[in-house]
Amino acid sequence: MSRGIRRSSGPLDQRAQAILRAVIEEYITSAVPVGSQMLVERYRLQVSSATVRAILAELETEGLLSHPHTSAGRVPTDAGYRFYVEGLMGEVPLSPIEQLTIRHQFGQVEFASDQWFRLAATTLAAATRSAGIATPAKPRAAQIRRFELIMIGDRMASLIIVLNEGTLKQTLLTLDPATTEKELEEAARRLNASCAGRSAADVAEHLRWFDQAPPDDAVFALVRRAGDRALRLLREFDAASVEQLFSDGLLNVMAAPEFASSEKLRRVFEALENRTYFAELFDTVTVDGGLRVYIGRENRPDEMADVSLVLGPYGRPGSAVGFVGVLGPTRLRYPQAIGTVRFVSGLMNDLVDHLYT
Amino acid sequence: MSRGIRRSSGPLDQRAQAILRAVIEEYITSAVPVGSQMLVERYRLQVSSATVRAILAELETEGLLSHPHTSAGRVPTDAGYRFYVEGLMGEVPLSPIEQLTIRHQFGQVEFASDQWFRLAATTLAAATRSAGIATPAKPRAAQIRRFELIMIGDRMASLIIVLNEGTLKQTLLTLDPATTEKELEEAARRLNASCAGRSAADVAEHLRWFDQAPPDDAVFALVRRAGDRALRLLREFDAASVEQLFSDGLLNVMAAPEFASSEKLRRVFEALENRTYFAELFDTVTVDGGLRVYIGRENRPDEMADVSLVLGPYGRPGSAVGFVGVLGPTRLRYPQAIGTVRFVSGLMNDLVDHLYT
DNA sequence: GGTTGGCACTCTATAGAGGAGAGTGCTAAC
DNA sequence: GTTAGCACTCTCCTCTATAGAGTGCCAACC
Repeated sequence: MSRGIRRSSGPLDQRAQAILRAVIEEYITSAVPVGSQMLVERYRLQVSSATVRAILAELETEGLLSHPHTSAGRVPTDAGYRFYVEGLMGEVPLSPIEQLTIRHQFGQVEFASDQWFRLAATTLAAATRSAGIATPAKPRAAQIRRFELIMIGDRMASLIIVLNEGTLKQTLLTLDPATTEKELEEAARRLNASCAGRSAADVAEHLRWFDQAPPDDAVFALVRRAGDRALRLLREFDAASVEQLFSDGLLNVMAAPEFASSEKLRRVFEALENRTYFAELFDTVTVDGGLRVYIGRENRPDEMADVSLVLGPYGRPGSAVGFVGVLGPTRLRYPQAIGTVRFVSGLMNDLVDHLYT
Repeated sequence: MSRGIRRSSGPLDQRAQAILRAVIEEYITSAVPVGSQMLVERYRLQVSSATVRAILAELETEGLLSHPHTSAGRVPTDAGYRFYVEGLMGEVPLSPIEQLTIRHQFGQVEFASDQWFRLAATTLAAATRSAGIATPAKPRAAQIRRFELIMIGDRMASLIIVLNEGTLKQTLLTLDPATTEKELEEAARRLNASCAGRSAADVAEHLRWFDQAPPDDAVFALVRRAGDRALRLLREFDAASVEQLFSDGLLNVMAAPEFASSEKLRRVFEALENRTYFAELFDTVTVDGGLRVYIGRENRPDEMADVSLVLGPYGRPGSAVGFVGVLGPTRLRYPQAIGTVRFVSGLMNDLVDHLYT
């Protein structure tokens, strides 16, 4: 018995796959370990429960199902869900009605790209009854379109940096009391002359020039300070995308029976509040990469052992990229979740595209 | 027995107050109902437990304490906490070291006012080990300082509205393909000429003028569209402050034993996610109003029956006002929470002030 | 009159026992 | 390869008993 390779380690036959699928889908809806008898009855299998039990045992040795305890039914393992997601399930596209609803919601929001991602998270949460998450699009090597310096009160100016995708960054600058509006304008003109159209890195290079300028020229001093400030802002901006990770619908996740113990629940929140993992994921996002699914322990942080993540990228290759997604228990309704994320990330793509053409 | 006014409905004597205070502080730290014996031992009261029991019974008839069940110790009621907050406790100012730490953190953040409130929430959460919450300052009747129209790509412009406190709003505008940069500039000039320095409401009035303009003038059309968009944006902005309510450190609240049942926990999250109550509170905030404390059921929404709120306003009378605060179990460490909120809201005040002078 | 010790009473929390139920794994027969 | 039968295991629920904490009341005391 112990000699030779176990027969069952070969590919699963049709019937085994069908039963695996049944177990997973049953468990996804009921959250209760699935027994052989229930399968036979509910899925009208043409075999006896004993046969099903044999197959279940086989699926268990494959590592696709597990057993909370001897006398309990089967529960899918992460590997089981993985198998399901990759081969067994049929992706369920978002229903036309829901598509319309979502499009409508997006139509209502102002044409200011920095709010879209929030709406995406909210939308995903509502449509999948899980948590929705989204990041703003992180500009890869943002190009600077233009600087603006606007006087605010006597000793304060607003420095605005317009980036090429139409987003902008702003900061405040305290001024020398003597500064005139004319000087501000001149400073902006010079900044623009030497920096507009360049990437942040390039700008850093160019701003060095100003270090050699005559130190007693008020405008030069202003340009230097503004340039410095702009650089710091851009660097901060670069790091900030994941910081802004927005999530909605966590209540949906809280309601799941597997999180009835507030201890497990807490771990999920910890995972969300500690952004390092998402930052990691973020770094690997590419627009062409397509959807990605992370199931349970496939998420490296321990806190996320009980949740799954469906992430879809959006943005434009080479410029700005972000992701939207769904977070739920590993017992997630993958077909719907994947269909919904696909739709919303596509929608976000269209919106970003629209911005560039 | 039933005739006459109960003696105990008079003001509490010194000793009763001391005992009430002891019960509350004991309960705040231990989260366990407090018995007479423990009080005598722990607080070295010079009376017997029987006497204490008599006083406890009295405090209970006053409605300041309650009794989970016959053979349990006493627990403060909302009214008890209220009494404590208003008369018994000594407010604990934030320690100099913590003050320094917080000032330092605020020093590190860029001088862009739209991020301060987040930092305030994070800071409050860390300092009080509860949840910190904060809203951005809602501009009351924001005045428009200036419009900017900046070309982005071929058929897109960024419309920027600079408000008087140095914040700005931005939206995108699709353009007629034929639009030139010159026309944009001209449109901005006209908008500024007629609207700069006015409040949003005034602007609405003034924009009507453009309705009567010659319909075939491209610049006029542009001005009209931009004006329309600006108005919608300002209106949205007006409503958005509470929407942006930011909270941090919810994990601290989750850890409290009273929220071990995930059902209670859920209600807190519901309260936070449903922003209507905060919107209500927001509407009553005034800068001069000082700190406010809402204890348990004093919060009208049922979901918040088990939590307390300490809110401090910040901003400038007549222009922009927001609040920062702490949310925790009713069993909150009020002296520290109040001290910390007072400090942070003061700090925010200084920052805003700095912006205006 | 306020204070105290004593005491009966109440209620919770905990542990253990017993029984029902669900589901398995194995085996022998088909 | 499939099936019926059956012993076995483990959870979950309920019931009971017990220990312990704390109260409320009363009669005695200062």
